[in-house]
Amino acid sequence: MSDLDRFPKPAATVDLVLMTMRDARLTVLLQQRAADPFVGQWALPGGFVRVEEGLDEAAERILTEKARMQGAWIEQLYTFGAPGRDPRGRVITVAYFALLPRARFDAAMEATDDLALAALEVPWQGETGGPIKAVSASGEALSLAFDHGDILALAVKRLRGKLDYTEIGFALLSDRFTLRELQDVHEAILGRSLNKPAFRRRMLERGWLDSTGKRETGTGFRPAELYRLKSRKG
Amino acid sequence: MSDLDRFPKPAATVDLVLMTMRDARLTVLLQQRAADPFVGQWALPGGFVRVEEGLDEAAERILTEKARMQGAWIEQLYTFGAPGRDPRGRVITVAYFALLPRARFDAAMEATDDLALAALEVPWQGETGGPIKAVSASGEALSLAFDHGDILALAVKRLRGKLDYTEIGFALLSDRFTLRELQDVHEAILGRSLNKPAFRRRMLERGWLDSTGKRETGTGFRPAELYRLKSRKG
DNA sequence: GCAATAGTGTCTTTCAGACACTATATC
DNA sequence: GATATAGTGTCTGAAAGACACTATTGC
Repeated sequence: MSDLDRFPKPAATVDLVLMTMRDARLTVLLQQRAADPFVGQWALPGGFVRVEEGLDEAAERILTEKARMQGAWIEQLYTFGAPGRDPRGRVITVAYFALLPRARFDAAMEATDDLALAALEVPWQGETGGPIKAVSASGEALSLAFDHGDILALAVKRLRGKLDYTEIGFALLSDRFTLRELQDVHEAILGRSLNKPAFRRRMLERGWLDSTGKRETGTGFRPAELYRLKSRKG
Repeated sequence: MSDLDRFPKPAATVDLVLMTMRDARLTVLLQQRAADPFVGQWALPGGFVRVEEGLDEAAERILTEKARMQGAWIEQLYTFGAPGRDPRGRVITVAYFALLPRARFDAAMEATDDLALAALEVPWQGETGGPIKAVSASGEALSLAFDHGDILALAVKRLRGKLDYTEIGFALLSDRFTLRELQDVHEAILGRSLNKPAFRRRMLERGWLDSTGKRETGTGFRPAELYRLKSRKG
């Protein structure tokens, strides 16, 4: 181990971009900082990587410990390591997606109270370069700690890129979902409305979906058919 | 700094996937390991991240120090941090692309002699899940140290994804290039042949290219027109 | 003129967008 | 039947693939 300890080491953390869909909007979990630096500002849940655990493993642990949630779609996003990003010292953070259906999200929210949800104001399609606005339930823009605004901006940009050729979008929906809900996910992430017949055609022809034969309930109008992602377990 | 030092820290390194195009094949720079672990096997050039430097900065420095090259397209690829990936202890490595045109690559190769080039055997299009074969100039497959085979596989997969909607492919070509050379880059990365008229149409209509009015020389047949990427400096 | 590749014209096929239509649930 | 949304049929237009053709260079 001698070689590895010759230089002072940066600290390694994992931060989670914990997202779900609420009212057809992309929503992220934030935690208000109780201590310096950035007291009172809003931050992504995160924590140190332990020496004995892998990065994905650390993300899972932080999901459980800090947000009391489980079974999310965990996927690495990007690693942020600018020397000045944490005023306490050198910290390299590996940012992760943690995507969940709303139901599991809500259940965990009720059990804790130091967390808050923020709707993401997704800029109109055409590069998500600028920082993204996170808006609280009451409508004010939240001030983000560290470089977490950059992390959110990159998260949306990456989601946009992967949405159409991976199954990542389904991670924001429950096990059973309607095509309209799926379209809502795509529209919220892309920041524009999509053509209904074309969207349905594309999704159904892709072969990822199984129709369940069941339908929504309690709609007050014609209920939509519920679909399921093929590769998921029932 | 007290908080940051409560736990033992993993070491942080940067590894470079240093690529260029040679003879219409994607080629990567490897270094034969002189010491344990993995003596004699082939590894990506890499080094520790210093506490005062950013990650991109570390990648630039390693490019200069280990490979004696400059002016590459530097872009973060992915962070690998499985606990067992380095037998000496916990090492988290941030893998980077470092893409260069062949000319600058060759010049640096002549100045050093502990480095080797390996052609990448890109599997046929349709997910680059499996490990990629790196083949030496004499034709044998090289045995890769650490998880560097995984890193190479992910590099090709990521290149494939970004090739069509970013300018990353141009980083493998000189300042002036023909459409045939550009098509070679795309074919080498995608692992399949492309339709010539469609490829030309797409590239020219995209508006990224400027025609220089000049042509290749010394071809022995009709020389192709040389183009330049608009956003680059002359 | 020959060889070899650059570069193009055009037909076909595929697929996304538009839009109007039909279907079906609750009330 | 009224309402509101689910779901479809079909036309149009944009762009990719196929393929054959013409153009231009060195020899």
